[in-house]
Amino acid sequence: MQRATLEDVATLAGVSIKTVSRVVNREPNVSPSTMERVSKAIKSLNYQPNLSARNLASQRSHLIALVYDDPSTYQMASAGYILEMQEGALRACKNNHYDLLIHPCNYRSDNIKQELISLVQQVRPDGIILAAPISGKSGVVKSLLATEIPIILLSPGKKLSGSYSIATNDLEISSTMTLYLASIGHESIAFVAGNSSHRAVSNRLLGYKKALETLKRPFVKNHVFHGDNSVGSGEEAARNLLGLKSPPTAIFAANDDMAIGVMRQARILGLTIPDDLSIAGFDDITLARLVSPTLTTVRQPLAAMAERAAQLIMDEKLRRECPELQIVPAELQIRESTRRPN
Amino acid sequence: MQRATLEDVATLAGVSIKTVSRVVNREPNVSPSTMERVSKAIKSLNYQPNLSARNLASQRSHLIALVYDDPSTYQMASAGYILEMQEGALRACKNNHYDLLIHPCNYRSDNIKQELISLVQQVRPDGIILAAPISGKSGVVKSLLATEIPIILLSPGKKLSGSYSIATNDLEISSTMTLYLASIGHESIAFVAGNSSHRAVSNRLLGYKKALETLKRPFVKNHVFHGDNSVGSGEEAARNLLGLKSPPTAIFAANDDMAIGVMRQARILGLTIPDDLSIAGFDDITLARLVSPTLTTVRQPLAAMAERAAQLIMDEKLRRECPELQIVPAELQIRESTRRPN
DNA sequence: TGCTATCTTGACAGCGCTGTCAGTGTTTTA
DNA sequence: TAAAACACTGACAGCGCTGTCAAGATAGCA
Repeated sequence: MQRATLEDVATLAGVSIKTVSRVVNREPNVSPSTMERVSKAIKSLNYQPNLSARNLASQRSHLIALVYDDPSTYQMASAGYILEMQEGALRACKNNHYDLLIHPCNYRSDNIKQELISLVQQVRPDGIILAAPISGKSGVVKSLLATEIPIILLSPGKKLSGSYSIATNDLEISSTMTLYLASIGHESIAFVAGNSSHRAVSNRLLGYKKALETLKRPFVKNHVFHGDNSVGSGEEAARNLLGLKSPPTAIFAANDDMAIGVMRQARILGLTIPDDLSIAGFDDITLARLVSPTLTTVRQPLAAMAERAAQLIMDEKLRRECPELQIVPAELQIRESTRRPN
Repeated sequence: MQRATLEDVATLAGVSIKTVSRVVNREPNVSPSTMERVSKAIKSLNYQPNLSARNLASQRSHLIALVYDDPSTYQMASAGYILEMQEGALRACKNNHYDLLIHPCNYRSDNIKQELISLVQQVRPDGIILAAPISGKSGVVKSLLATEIPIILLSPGKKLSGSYSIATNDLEISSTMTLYLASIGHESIAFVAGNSSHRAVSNRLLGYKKALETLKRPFVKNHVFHGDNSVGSGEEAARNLLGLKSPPTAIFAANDDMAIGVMRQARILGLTIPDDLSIAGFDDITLARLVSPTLTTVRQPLAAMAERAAQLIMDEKLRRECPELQIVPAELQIRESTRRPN
């Protein structure tokens, strides 16, 4: 199965290879008649451009690299978000004849910088989508920016000029969730904070605080438990919070894993959910709708965010016209684990 | 940040570009002294070969394409297997300076063939790993074989000469699981079969049957329910099987999703698991160890299989020396959902 | 009618690398 | 000691494409 080249097509159509190239790339100024002749030749030879040659000549690869923290180094339970990002990025790719390269790398590794520079220099993707929490490593982002290809940060910690950031409104939506819990009658709402190395997570605590202000309720220090994002720390949080003299009637955790920990421990303590305790999480991991009762949580539109990121890479015009920080709003997912207190 | 080329390195080291190329590619017959001189120049310029140029000249891309059924077209719950394959393939890639391209495509789509041919012709991956169930579409595999790049099938339906297949011993391990259930005292073991379009899944039914033969037990037709691999069909299976006059004491489902469906429905029917009913699944999805009780199941070493597949693509010698069908054995994961019946 | 602006096309030089082959020097073999 | 074998190195073509530029054709305008 020998592949046709531009030259084959050109010969068949009786034009120069450059003209064929024009047709293939939809460049302007090709007469309708030659256009048609060339198109026919392309079809009949089943011509497909060779990406490497095109890349070499044009300095574009039609490849996007998606970089995220390697889930294989830890538990895979909450890794559904990776598939969601992949899905969104791929959706955009398919529409534009791009392909997606995935490149998990270990967040804790010292040579991420080196690894990604190699990726850029060798493969030459047209852009990189950097997911949290790696998007928060400003050293990495900075050296990537020096390569002068578009860098799109997903849920980054901080803005870095030159890069584009796509984030959710963590703070606002956390406030909204807290207000929701208050609105259905909870007077005492506790919060399980996450590992604050991940900025987005710490914004969630700020959202909780903001809601309390809005409600003109005092911030009760021991109604906030600081966990580490794990299920285990959720369980610890539950033991702690539910052991208070006046325990809360609702617990809002900064991620679903911790919320599930809370749920598990609450049950062990003999509480029925949501009758005795309402629980809300954040992330909408796959498990959230599989546990029983299903978990009220916040859904980050990760697929949409990644799709947008890919579009930004593929479309230079779009990049010029859009702000460096774009917010794709998250949504409350009200499920069974929250309800009006008894 | 201007990238160094072979020529820059050659100039600095005072040799020809070909010699630098030799050093970069570890070709033989370079004197130790020049080798060292060149290596120094490479380091000091931080030279990284340009993949596109290399690919164009050498007809290799250092890219592997992983093709699987697009999970976004259906429920994502059982999609952890995708991450596992990715992980295995990536593990092999990282050791060999390869990169991984992911290409989910819709199993039901009519133009998979066209889509994959385009992928091959444009991107020119050095090989394709085709996961089940697409690996079972012999039309697709055949046209891919015509492209003359290595095609590695993961858990394929049938062998197709020219391609390499990496499979698990579905039939044997299913038999083993059935025998295990019998060995702990279950006299009546039902089976929930899956969608038989996926050959591997239908082998599981055969394994169940084989075990019955080994046990010299009759095959009871209405002890087999035919589901469609979904949680919902597992629930249906449970309603059906547990409604029999003499219901089974153990149910073995051809995949975990259905097993979880069975579990859910059994609980609704008031049964305690594993006291009243033992349940076993197949696949060891992430959820299997998160449900309660944790699910006894069969673990396919998907990561290892994908890793092996990637190695086969990268190493021609390995390909020549190994058989076209390789079996990586699966393992029973005995957990809480099975135990001796009351 | 002559002259400029615009459209349409092709020649050609590279993008950065590898493969081939030929040219040196250096060793081994008979 | 001559011949053959081998080790090391570089010149050069070319992978298939795009970008640049210039030429020819056509249209627009005074």
